[in-house]
Amino acid sequence: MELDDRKILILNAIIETYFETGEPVGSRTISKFPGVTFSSATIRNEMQDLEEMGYIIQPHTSAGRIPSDKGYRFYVDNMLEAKDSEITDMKGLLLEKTEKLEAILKQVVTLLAKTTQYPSVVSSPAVATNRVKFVQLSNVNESQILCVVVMGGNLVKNRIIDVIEPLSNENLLKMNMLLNTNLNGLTVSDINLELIERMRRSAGEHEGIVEQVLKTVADTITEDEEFEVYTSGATNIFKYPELSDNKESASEIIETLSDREELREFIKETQNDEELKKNGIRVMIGAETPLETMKDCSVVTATYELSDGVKGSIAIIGPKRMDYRKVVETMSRIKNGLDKALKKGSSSKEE
Amino acid sequence: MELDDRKILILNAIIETYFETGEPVGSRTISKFPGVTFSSATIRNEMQDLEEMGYIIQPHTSAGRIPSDKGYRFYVDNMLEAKDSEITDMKGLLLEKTEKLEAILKQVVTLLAKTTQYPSVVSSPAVATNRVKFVQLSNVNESQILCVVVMGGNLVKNRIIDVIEPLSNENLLKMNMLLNTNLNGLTVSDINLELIERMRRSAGEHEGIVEQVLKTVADTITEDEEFEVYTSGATNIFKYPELSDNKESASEIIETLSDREELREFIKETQNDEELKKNGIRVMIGAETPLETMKDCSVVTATYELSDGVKGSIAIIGPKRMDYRKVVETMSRIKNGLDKALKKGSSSKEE
DNA sequence: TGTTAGCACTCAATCGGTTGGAGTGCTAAT
DNA sequence: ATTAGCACTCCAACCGATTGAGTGCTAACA
Repeated sequence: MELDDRKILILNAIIETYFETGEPVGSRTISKFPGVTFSSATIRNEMQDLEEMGYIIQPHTSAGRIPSDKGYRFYVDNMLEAKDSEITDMKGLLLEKTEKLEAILKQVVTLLAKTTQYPSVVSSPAVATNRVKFVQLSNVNESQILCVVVMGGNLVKNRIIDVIEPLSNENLLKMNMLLNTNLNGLTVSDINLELIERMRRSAGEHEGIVEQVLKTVADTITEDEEFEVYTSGATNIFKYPELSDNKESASEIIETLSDREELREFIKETQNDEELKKNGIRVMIGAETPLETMKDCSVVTATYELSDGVKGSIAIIGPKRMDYRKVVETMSRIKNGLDKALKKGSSSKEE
Repeated sequence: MELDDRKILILNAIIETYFETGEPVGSRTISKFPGVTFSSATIRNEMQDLEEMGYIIQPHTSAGRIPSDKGYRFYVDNMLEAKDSEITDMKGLLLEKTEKLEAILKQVVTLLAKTTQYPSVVSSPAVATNRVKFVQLSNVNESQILCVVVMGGNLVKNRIIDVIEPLSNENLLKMNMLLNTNLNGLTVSDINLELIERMRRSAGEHEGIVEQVLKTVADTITEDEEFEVYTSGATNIFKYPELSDNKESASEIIETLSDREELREFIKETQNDEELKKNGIRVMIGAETPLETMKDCSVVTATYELSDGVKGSIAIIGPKRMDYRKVVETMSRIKNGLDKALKKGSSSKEE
């Protein structure tokens, strides 16, 4: 059987009504929907067909219908672009100044959560493909050396090295030269033991210290390779009874949203997706979600880009009956704002 | 009326039983308590007295009794030290290496939450009284200068300054000298406009740039003046029905626990407390808590110290029927570990 | 005089039965 | 093909009875 226009109209009515109420939708309710001219009995017949075809579900006999994952999927794929989106102005997104990446992302995730009223997640770019821009060692005092690394996107990493014997200023200068000449423009994955060994040899004397320092520099660059994640608005799930009535699952969702490790996994899994690559935005419904915890949720993800093709992720998590239109719009607006702000920010390297 | 030994025994029995069950405690239950030789009728009479005196509460007629805030307070003040605490070894707390403060604190807060099974909060020291240890400017490229500041406790701050015209290496060197000479050892609150103006004058030429850089350095030092807070284990509240059965309040608590601003307020308010200053640990019960959100919780706070008297806070939040003994023990152990680790870490300055 | 056994009383929680209403599926008429 | 009408189903809410934990009081006792 095929979905004719009337079935689509009814399916649409069911889904949109369910978005508002969160309750199963009955045939009488649909019959009052604008654009519906036929009676509730006809609707009931059609609903039986829709249920057979798997687009809607009846929680129990004599209850109304709710959309199935397949129904949501159809809605997102076919019905979403129908209405033309009135582009509301993205006020309050002021990413003007070249700020530190961290600050920007924190701002973005808060903004996203406030705007959509759903829990939001933003990740910094995966540093594995990010490039070293600048390295600097400095003597803090006789026993401590400060090591600072600036990466693409003005991501700054630092570490303090405890050394046994002090390093003279000339040697420090030499080391800095050496480091910048050898490491500049490399990605995290380019840095390996072989390279370090080569640098150590070309540094010559001061074996012990040089080795320790070099190792720490390499370590500093490769640390946090796994990118950072920021979240905001986790408690928004309490606005949706279907996610928070069950204490068990509510706790699990919040737990997941505050577990950086898990979120990283999650972002990694979503990042390599063809649909995402094509449109820049991807909607996942229920079981399509990579995390077991979120089987009753929908997730919308997008990626943003630094100038050098390094990608970070934005995601919002919500109930299946989320306002997909608004979310996708907000998301794409933020994605664009972010793309622009960051390209500008880190472009100084390329120019 | 005074609390005689028998009343204290009964009060203790009520409180400890309530800790386990979370349910009102009846006279028959108490009569089976080890050490109780008298009958339930006697206990009932005593309980009437205890209720009149305000130590226990009857939620409704024909229900058992639960401790009041006053009862908890009495318990914490008078009954806690009675038993000698078997000192369990604080395994897993490896603060050996001089790591970055941030990493240590994140580790500590996770450990605390895992050990106690209560939501935990740890704050970095208030930087307002923290001292500048080292300042360093470096040229990243023609248009960007990296500014790094190391504070006491090896807290590292950094910022990237966008400049219009490049700053020559000699001038950069001069600036670094100037900065370190003038700022070293100062606290955040020591840094004011007057000082900056004096430095600008002694720098001489390059008016525009110098001013911009100086301002940014000052800004970098004073940023995050409000200290940072880390949390872990917020979802532990779901283990205690009295805190999580009501969705409203559960949401509020978790909200508070992820709202850095609010937590900062909270920590500030708890930090200047005489009892805390005396013992290093303070227990707040119900309404004694500074935050409205936590009126049904108890909070245990402690402060740890850097070598220079700079203080940070540790706190755990839980139900009133929390295992005070265990919490206070764990807390004091972590506090000591932290004190030791951090004093060692930042002592290099004093030595 | 302090303690205790016994008893009547209270009240929240729970259980089973009833009811109401929303909603369906089917059938017969249009 | 559509629709009105009706019997049927099932959940949710309501209600009253019952249960049981727990109290307060009184009278008896050591």
